[in-house]
Amino acid sequence: MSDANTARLERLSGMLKRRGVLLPAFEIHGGAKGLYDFGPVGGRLRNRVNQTWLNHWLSLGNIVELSCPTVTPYAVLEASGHVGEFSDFMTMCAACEEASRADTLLESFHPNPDSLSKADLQALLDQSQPPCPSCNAVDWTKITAQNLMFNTTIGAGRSGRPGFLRPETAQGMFTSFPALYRHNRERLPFGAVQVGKGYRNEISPRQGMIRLREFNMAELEYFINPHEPAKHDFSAWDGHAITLVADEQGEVKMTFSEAVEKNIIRHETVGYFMAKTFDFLTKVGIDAERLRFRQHEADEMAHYATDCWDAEIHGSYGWVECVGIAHRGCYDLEAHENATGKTLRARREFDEPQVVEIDGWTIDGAKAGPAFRALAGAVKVAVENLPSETNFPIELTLESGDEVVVKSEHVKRDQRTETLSGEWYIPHVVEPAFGIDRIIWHILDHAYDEIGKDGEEYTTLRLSDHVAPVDYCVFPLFEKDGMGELAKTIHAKLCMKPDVVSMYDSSGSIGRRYARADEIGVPRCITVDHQSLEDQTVTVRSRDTGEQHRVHIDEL
RNA sequence: GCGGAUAUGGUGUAGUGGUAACAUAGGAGGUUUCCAACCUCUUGUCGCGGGUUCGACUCCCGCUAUCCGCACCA
Repeated sequence: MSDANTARLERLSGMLKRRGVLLPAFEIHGGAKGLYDFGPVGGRLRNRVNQTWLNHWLSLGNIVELSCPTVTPYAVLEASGHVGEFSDFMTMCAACEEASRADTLLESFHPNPDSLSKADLQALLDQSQPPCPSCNAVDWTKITAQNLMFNTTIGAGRSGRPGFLRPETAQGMFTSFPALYRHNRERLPFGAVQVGKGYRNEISPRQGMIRLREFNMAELEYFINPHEPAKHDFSAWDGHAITLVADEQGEVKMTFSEAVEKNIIRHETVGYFMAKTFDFLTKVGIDAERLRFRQHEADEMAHYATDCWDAEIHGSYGWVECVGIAHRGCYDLEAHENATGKTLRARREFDEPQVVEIDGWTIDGAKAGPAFRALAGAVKVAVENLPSETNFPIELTLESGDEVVVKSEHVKRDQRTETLSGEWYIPHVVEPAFGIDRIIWHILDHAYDEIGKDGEEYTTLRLSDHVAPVDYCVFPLFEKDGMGELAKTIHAKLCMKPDVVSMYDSSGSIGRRYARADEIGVPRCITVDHQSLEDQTVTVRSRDTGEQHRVHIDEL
C-alpha cells in the first residue's frame, strides 16, 4: 500500500470513528478483536444497505424472505459439512490439561485422520490410546470441535445439546426447503433470501471491516430445475462491458451476453445473478470501474460447486472478495437428505408420460424363496435382467459368485406397461452470498472524497441516495426572528414521514453546517432564511453540485 | 498462532520519574443575509492490571487492542 493511500485510509477511518459511522466495539472495556459497532450514523447506513438489498431481490417476484436462528444445532452443520471444514477436533489431557488436536495425536494410527468424522476420531482415540505429547499420560477428555465456529450449548445442564453460532445464513434456508416448496405452489424456480448475522471465530481478524468475527451477511438461495435449460435475457446489460477474470482466459472485458455465449460463464442463472449483483452494487454506490468478477479456479472451488464467481471490489485493501456467486448443484439439499432421511425434492412432470413396456421374467416367490433361501434376492435381480426369450432351466452366476440353476418353476413371465408421469429430483441451487460489511466498507471507501477547497481540505461522502443514512439536514440561517422555530417545524414534519431521516442543526456558521452534513453524506440540506418567513419557501442545496433552488415548504 | 512496532482529550499529534501541551472538533454566548470566517467563555485525555519508586503517563512485567510481515482463512 502506498503512503498516500495509507494516509487517506487513516483519515477515512478517523472520520468514520469521529462521526459515528464505524467504531471498535466495547472500546471502554479495551475493545474486542474482530467486532465493530455501527454507530449512530452507521447503524442507519447498514440498515439502508440491507433494505436496498432485500428490495433488489424481492422485486424479482419469486423470492421470499426468511429469518432463521443464528444458534444452530450441531447436527445441521455436521450435515452441511461445516463441522469438518471449519473445525479442528480437540481433546485435552486430563493429567496436564494440555489441549491437543485429535487428528495430530492419531497420525501414526491412521493414514489420514484429518478426514475422519468426530465419532470415528473418538473411536480411534479410545482404541489406540496415544500418550500425551507433553506428560506421557494416557487420559483424554471427550473430543470437542473447536475453532472457526463459535461453540455453544443449547439448553442447560445435562439436557444441553451442542451447537454453534451459524457461520453462514444458508443452512436455515436449505432446511426450510419443504416450507418454501409448499409456499411456492411446488413450482420452481424460486428463491429465498435472508439478511442476518454470521459468526466465525477467526484466528486472526485483520484489516478493519474486511475480516470480522461477527459479520452481516445477505444470502439468496435460488432453487432451479436442472432438467430445464436456464434462459435469461441479458440485453439490458449489453451497453456495459464488465471486467471478468476467467479461469482459463484470464482478464477479459465483455458484456454478460458475450460471456454467456462464449461459455466463460458456464451457467446462465449464474450469469443472471452476476448481472443483478452488478446492478445492486452500482445502485448502492460501488464504482463500476473498481468492480470485477473473478472465476474460481477448478482446484479452488468447493468440491460441490460447478461454477463459482466472486465479485471483487477494489479499495484501500486492494481487490477484496465481497460477493460469491456459486452454482452449488444439489450438494446441500442432498447432504441434509442423507443426514435426516427426509425428502428435499421437487416433482417434475415429463412432457410425455414415459411408457415403459416390461417384458421379461421375475421370480415366483413361493417357489424360488424356499429353493434359494438367502440367495433369493440376488436370484431375483439376475432373473429380471434376463431377456424375454430366455429358456429355462438356465445356469446363472450371481453377483456374489455363487452359481445357481434356475428352473422354469422358479420363475414367471412379467409382462406389463408402466406409465411414469414424472419424477422427484433434488433441485439445484445457485447462491449469491453477500458480505455486507465488506460492501459497506467499499461504499464508504468509494464515496469518500477529499478535495482541496480554498486551500483547505474538504471531505464529502458521495453516498447514493439509496443508502445515505440521513436524508435531510434542516438549518435555520440564524436562530432568531422565528427562523429557528420554522426550521424546527419543517424538521419535525420530515421526521414524521415514513423512512425519512432528518437532522436539525443550528450551531456554527452555515458553511460549517454544510461541511458537517457533507462529511456524512447528507444528499440535501434545507435552509430557512429571512425570505422563508415571508413566503414560506426554503432553499434546498444539493450535496454534490452545491446548487440551491427555492422550494415551497409544502413541496418538500 | 509466530515475529516486529505502537497505545496521550471525540479526532490528529507534542512531551516529561514530581499528575500534561498544541491543533482540531464539541457546548454556551456574541457577530454574521448561504458553503469549516471571527471574538469570549467552556467541556474533555495518558488502554487495562501488576511491579520498581517517597512519587509512574514516563522504567519493568503481564494482558488487551491497533498496525505491518508470516501462517491461517475466503
